[in-house]
Amino acid sequence: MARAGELTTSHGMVPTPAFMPVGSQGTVKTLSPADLRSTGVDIILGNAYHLFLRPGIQVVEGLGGIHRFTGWDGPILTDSGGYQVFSLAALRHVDDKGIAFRSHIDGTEYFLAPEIAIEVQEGLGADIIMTLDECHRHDLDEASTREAMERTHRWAIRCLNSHRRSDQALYAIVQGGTSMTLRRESARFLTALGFPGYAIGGLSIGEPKALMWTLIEEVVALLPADRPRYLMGVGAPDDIIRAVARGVDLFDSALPTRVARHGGVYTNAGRFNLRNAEYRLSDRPLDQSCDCYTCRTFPVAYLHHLFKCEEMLAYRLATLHNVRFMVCLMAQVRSSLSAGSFDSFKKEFLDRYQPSDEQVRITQKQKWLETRSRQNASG
RNA sequence: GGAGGGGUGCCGGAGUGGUUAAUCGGAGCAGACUGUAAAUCUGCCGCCUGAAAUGGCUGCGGAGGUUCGAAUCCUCCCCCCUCCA
Repeated sequence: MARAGELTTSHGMVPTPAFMPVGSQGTVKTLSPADLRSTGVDIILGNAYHLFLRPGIQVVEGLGGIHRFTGWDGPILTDSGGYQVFSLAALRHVDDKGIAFRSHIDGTEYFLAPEIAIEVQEGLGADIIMTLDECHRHDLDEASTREAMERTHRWAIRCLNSHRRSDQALYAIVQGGTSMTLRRESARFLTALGFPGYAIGGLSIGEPKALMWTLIEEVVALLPADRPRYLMGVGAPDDIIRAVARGVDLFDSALPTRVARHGGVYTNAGRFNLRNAEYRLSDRPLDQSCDCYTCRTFPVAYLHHLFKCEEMLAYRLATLHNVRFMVCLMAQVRSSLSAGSFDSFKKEFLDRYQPSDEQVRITQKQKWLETRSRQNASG
């Protein structure tokens, strides 16, 4: 099931499975393009909705396109704005023609149709662009889910028909909510249209995890083997490993960067929070096995201090680390795939990253004992 | 020496007879975040007990008093600030 591959784009090759950090507004928050380069990231994500509202497509296009504008000359994928239909639900109205939006910035009303989503994304000039889809809450009833899915399909055709730039790959997005029937139908329908790549959208938004995995398995089985499969919005390290095992090639998520800004850092031993008092005196690097600038340079106590002070450097250093962590994770995934040892890599990683309840209990007890002895020593 | 104002939990600061272990901030302690309206949001936060619920104790400068009931009313004392001498 799991597989390694390559994605060829106008701005370079991307080995897969790959993770894309999210940079909706033309920046992966807190990181410069040079910072991004230093993490080894191959491809990043931008967002048509955000850049359409601000600064406006004419601005980006006039300044030479998204690569020139943002200073990132590597591959970029832009999302169509379909996700904002879901996340900005209170501010929009959807019908067959498209989506009537109220800008979250100033309340101005805008209209986004499939053709406009393509026009916008062609103007931005990303390497991979997405069809406009309707992403909805996971617990929608079956009839409404079908309605949204069929609309997504009609919009996919319209996107395909209006897409002109041959240097951009247009990917379709499978929808169908939590219905196995609809997901299958969606995968079949879109596959028949012959897109260069396929995304699975509308998952990891609150539905049970077990269901998500089953849906992914079903959909992947129906997608063409020679096209990339992109699971949208999934980016927790353990989720990625599980999805790769089911044949997914491409991921994006705001999680690693957002979690970093909130003090959460990934390590091979799991995720921890730099703000926690237990790191106040720690002189160890954040992750012994990580070679990122943050880990090479600073003791954990300093990072803890920066977070407690809400210093901006905290957000950047943590983001730098988490992105590097994701990059390394994906590189390990790929090398284990080519070595034929992915299954054991997966098992080892998950055991380390997500210890069993028994192990968690022991760790917690140790922590408690350490805290107590520290308190006794200091007072 | 005279006149006025004030002392509330780690800090700031509400509250002027019951529904107050005490509004609200901050600090502190945890948690959540998955195609980024997010440097955001949520919970806990006197002490002891407990996983929790519960239970017990202490409590609004100090000491008395009034009252069924006091951070809130009265008396005395201590301390701080402003103005006048």
